[in-house]
Amino acid sequence: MARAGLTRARLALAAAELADQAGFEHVTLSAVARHFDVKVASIYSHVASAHDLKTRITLLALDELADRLAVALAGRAGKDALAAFAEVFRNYAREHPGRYAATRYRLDGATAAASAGPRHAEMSRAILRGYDLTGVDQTHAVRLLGSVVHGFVSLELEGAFSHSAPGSDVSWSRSLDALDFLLRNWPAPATPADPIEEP
Amino acid sequence: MARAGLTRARLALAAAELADQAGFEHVTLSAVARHFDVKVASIYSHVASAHDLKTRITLLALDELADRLAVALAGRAGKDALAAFAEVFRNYAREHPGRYAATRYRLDGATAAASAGPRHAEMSRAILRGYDLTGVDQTHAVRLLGSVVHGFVSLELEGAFSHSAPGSDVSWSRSLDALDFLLRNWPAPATPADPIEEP
DNA sequence: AGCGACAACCTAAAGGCTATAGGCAAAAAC
DNA sequence: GTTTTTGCCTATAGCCTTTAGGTTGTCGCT
Repeated sequence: MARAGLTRARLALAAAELADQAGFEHVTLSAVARHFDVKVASIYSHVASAHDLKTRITLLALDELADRLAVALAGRAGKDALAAFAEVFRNYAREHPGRYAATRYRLDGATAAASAGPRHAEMSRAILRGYDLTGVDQTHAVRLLGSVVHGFVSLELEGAFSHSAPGSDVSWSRSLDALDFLLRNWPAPATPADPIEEP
Repeated sequence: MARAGLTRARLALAAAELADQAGFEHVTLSAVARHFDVKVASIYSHVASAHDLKTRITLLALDELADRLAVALAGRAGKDALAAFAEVFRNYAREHPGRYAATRYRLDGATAAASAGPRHAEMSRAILRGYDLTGVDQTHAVRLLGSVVHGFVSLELEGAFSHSAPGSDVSWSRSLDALDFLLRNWPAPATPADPIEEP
């Protein structure tokens, strides 16, 4: 009987494709086994569990995204970089909704640390080099940036914006304009914390 | 044999509690049946399917959230209203992570229309009455507002902000400051679309 | 070429989840 | 007090995960 030639990597890739087509939550060892015309038990020689397989999709997705981000950010700064960064996220989510969803799959600490997650963080921060933000303000801005991009992309993917005019494309570009404006004019705290600073 | 006294509503509530404790993705007819010390098949007299039960959690959560929002927004305007709105989301997500996750469960059109979703939309828009935004800019702003709040809250819930200083509380309040500033100074489009307007 | 040994894939089986069909008895209706 | 309703049950079947243990390609070694 001919062998299917399974591999950790091939399994992860097939699972990622399945995720994109059927949704991340429908990724199943059984489905992957069917795809390779192999019995389910065989999968366990290459992957520890269903959770493991999903984790591999996540790592794959984070990696691909980081690669795209790196390419898009090369040689760009300021709003250009901001827009490129955001566009990569949005396009990735549209092209690969399942993988994008996988991106939200919970990793344990060690796995997360070894993932492309830190590269993402670095690149987010790199974008802000084009703006005049220092110290903790940079961190706040990174977090806000992440929130806007992730929030918009996932709401859009859920169809939250598709039941009213105008099309979400316009809102997207206006949101990026707004974000750029904000980063160029980062406001001081409105409620200046408790007046007592650490002595 | 005494009866358990199952009800659509009691089931939904128990399921919501289960979601908060175990995570929305672990809500299962079996688990709910165990909770009521009843056989799984019995559940089907009250609920059409697992999907149906999850949908009911979603509707419950949307309703609760809308109620809280209504209370919080009463008598507030401007940044006050903005902060109250956002705070309700964040607190709800922290108190009820499972229900908050349910909020992202996909509803079919009819169900969504009959849900508290439209109330949410109304209230988001109401917040912007305190700012000087008109026409489509209002829509863009509503979408951005939703993106920021949802994005921040879900990233925070995933622990995305818990691996670096400072605490996310600070970033949250700075993000709201930023959002308020943005709504008070809503920028014009940076790339003024194609100069040709529809004649 | 032949022989091991490893790796790749298999069968079998158990346990959990969803779902449907049909039965019995408690509660409600009269 | 009988009838009807309906709440919950048993039984069954299908799909998914996971583990244990068997078989057979395939490669390296001699």
